[in-house]
Amino acid sequence: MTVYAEILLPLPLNRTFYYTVPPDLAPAAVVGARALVPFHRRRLTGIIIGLKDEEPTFDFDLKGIERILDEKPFFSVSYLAFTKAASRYYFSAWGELLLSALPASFIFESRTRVRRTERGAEYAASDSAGPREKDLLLFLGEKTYSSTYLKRTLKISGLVSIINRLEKKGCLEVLTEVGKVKRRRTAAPSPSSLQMEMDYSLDEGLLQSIRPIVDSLSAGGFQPYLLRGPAAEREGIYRVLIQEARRRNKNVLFLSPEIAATEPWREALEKKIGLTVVPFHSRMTEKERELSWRSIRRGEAPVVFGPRSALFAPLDNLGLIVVDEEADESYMQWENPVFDARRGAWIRGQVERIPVVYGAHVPTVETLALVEEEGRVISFGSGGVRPSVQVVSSRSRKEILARPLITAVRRFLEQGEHILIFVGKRGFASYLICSACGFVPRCPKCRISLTYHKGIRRLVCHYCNIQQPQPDRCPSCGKGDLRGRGAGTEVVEEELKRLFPGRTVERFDSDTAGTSGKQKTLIRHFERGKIDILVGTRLLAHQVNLAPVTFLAVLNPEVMLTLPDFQAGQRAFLYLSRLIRFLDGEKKSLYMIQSDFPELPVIDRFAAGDTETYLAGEREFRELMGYPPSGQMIELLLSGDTPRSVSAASRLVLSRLKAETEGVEVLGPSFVSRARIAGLHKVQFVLKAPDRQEIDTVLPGILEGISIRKKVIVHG
DNA sequence: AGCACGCCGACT
DNA sequence: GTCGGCGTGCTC
Repeated sequence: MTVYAEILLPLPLNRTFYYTVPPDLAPAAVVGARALVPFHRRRLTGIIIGLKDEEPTFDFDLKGIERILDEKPFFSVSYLAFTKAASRYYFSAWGELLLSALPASFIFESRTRVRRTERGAEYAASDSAGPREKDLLLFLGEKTYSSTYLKRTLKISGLVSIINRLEKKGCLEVLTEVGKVKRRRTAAPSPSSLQMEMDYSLDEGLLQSIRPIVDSLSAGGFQPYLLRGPAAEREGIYRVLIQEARRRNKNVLFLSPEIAATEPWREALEKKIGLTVVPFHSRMTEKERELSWRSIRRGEAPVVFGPRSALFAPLDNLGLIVVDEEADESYMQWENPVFDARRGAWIRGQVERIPVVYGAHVPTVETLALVEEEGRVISFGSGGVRPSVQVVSSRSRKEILARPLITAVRRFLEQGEHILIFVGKRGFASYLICSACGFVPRCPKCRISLTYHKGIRRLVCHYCNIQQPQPDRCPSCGKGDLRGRGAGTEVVEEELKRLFPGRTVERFDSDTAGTSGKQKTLIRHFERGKIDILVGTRLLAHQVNLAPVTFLAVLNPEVMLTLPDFQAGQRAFLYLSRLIRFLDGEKKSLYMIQSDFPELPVIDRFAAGDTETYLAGEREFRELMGYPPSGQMIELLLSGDTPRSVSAASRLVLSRLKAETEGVEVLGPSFVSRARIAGLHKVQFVLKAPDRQEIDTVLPGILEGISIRKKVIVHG
């Protein structure tokens, strides 16, 4: 009896393929196993997701599986279900998502390799060879290269047809061989060793408040929780929860934003509760990744620890997922496959029917709303010792640094203290601001700040593409003119050097701290007191291992609000909150904010330590505009290397959107100005709908057959 | 995603 | 006349 296998392949296609299972492979062919299959003119690693006795009805003969790569299922049924649900949620191809989570060494593919023959060498020396043929043949020399490598490196147009022609003439040999896929390594980790204070003493009250989570561990079933409170208490709770899960013989997946921060945690957990904690992140070497995968697959990992990529750790028998520092933006993966590990953890928890615990001192409104609706929010801690926060106005002043700020800097320097100054450097977007009243032009429809396009001298909305000519006078007060604003680190550095001659002022930004070596040096110098004032950007804000200071200042954080993004306000508030940890809680510390708009809710409420009012305001804004969590918002990006291909695809998408988008508001297309990769043309649509259902019914059809590069960013 | 097939402009 | 550009379509 012949058996037929349904196989998922690593292709951007929302479909599967069928193969026959040769009798000798039948025992090994199980759901979840990897299979090497012939596909068109190549060979690919796929995953068996179904087996049938009946032949699927096709009017062509099926090909047979060539090899089964695993004796036991490589993926469990629940892992398959989870990745399928995640791919549906993020509109990505299941096969592509599933196989991209896998270490490259587990994937086999055939590759075409090109080699020059003797005749090819002679031909290259002769006059009859064309210039491009010569280039290719000379480049090849005696070595063999893959055709994709040649395409990337040589940049000869029509390379494929040249190869074909030379092959026919007998000048080249084209070979195919099956081998492991080599994947490009991601950037080196930014190393830092966070010395985390682990306070394991949980008081009775705290134990009582997490009782529901412990009950959920026993009862099973999906149940989301949000722990709102200081890090020290959260850590204690996690430790208890991990132990409770282990007592029930369940495994734990623990997500934490920074790779650098995970290592000390891992060590502490291993030491203090005697558990094997397996690290899992994308910056491990291929070998390490492979080892982690194998040990997790063998069930040797009771706790897996890592950043967003650890969401896809192949753990079985899961009992609990923890997402710490829930508000951290690094949970979002912006490149394909686009996903948000926070939401991914939610989906995995639903599939596995287990509790998911989010933790944050200041949560995102998205998670807060979701958990309030379907789970439980547990708040604790008084908010900890808060430094005194002082806001100084810099409105309508020409000086880069406000007087009271300079005075404070001087005072702390005289006390022998070392100072951190954070610059909300612009450079994400160009924007205009009124020099007199501080008015920032916003889109009347989307309420996000308009982006200034210098070339056309127009203000453009990044979401809906509404355009306005650059006004001569401020439309709000009629007096001032609109100009760009926002001093960068360099300007601030210069100013400080001028004001405080004899003091050491250093800059920590992508220029001076571009490599981890440079970062380490700067940090070491600061720690050793060799730097009096360190001026940094968000790059510094993300460093976790600075010894606490007694004074820090943030310059004009309102520039963050000019980002053309509905999350700009939240991001600014979270940024300000994050910096608190640089301050010494033991001593009398000062946190100073210089702003043109001290009255802005984000700044004003932060200074007052009034997170609740800020969160309420943020939710009100989201609700008013239909942004998440009050509505669904999806960004659809199309990119290609010619303007023509992009505009053709964009027209097609637009006509489809117009034809069948009941209940979905469509904004755009607008051009993506900050196309990071040079020479790439990008267009963006924004889709808004009250809930996912509308979008789910419409979007797959719209994306069908769009052959250029596309990216779907699902918010909320 | 690859990779081949197939149809129109500038050149050995 | 061919070469070689890239649109279009298919892969079990």
